[in-house]
Amino acid sequence: MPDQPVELTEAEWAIIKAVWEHEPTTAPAIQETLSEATGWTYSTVRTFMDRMVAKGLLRAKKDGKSTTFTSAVTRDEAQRGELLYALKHAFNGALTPMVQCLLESQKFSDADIAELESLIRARKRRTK
Amino acid sequence: MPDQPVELTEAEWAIIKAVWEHEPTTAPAIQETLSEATGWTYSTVRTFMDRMVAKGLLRAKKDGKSTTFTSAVTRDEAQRGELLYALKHAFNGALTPMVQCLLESQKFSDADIAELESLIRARKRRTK
DNA sequence: ACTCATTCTCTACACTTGTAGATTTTTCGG
DNA sequence: CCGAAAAATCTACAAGTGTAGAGAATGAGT
Repeated sequence: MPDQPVELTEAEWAIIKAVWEHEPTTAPAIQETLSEATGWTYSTVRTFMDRMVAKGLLRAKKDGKSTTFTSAVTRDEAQRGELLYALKHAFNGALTPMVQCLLESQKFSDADIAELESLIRARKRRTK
Repeated sequence: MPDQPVELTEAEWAIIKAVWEHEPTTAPAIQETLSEATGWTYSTVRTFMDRMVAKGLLRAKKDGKSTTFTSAVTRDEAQRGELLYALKHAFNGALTPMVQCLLESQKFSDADIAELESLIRARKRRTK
């Protein structure tokens, strides 16, 4: 469980998100799911998926007719990996500036802020 | 100012951070700065810097003797870009889950939490 | 058993990223 | 003006990423 942090490319994010939502699933199904948004052919999708299996991001089980894929990393692990990457490179590991930058990014409604407050309160209760 | 979001690779982060800290500066100086941590040769550093100029991440001004480099994107823009990337790919644009994930990442001291609270309070005052 | 549709496998290629050596150009101190 | 030191240019290459076509294999229905 302490694998080294999960890092995904843009295309891998697209694939694995589709997998998480339909898992267990097949390459043709994922291709179908993504074709509208990406225009990727079966070959393209399948290449990505095979490479992701090699990297330990997905798992493949071949059962004669076709191959079934499942995720090998959870959404949480992947999200954390992405955040960790940003934290490390863009913010030198300092959390507060990171959150600060987030808060300054417009795109935040008052409701969002309220929600954040309660998250923090919850977190405080837990830690205490 | 509404450029498309800034995205940096790992090596580019290292370079631009060094540039921000010494700007205006030269390739040999950056090489020297980073050599301990990275082991990169002058050639390597210079290649990155030239590519970054081509991408509009740095600016170069050649004044006979040697070339002077300055950043073409601010630390803030770059940080925002990194965060935006994570937000978009890992969290489908939803801020609250992103912050939540952050809060759940251990690595947080009580002091950090307190600081976040005051950030939020400040933010509320400003918006109001 | 044969054929069609589906799925898979293999191979390929361009572009980006990380990395650097070899060689040339410049410049400065003597 | 000349030679050494510093800086720059050019070229290269392996690995990773995005993208896909051509052809082989397999299974299902007749």
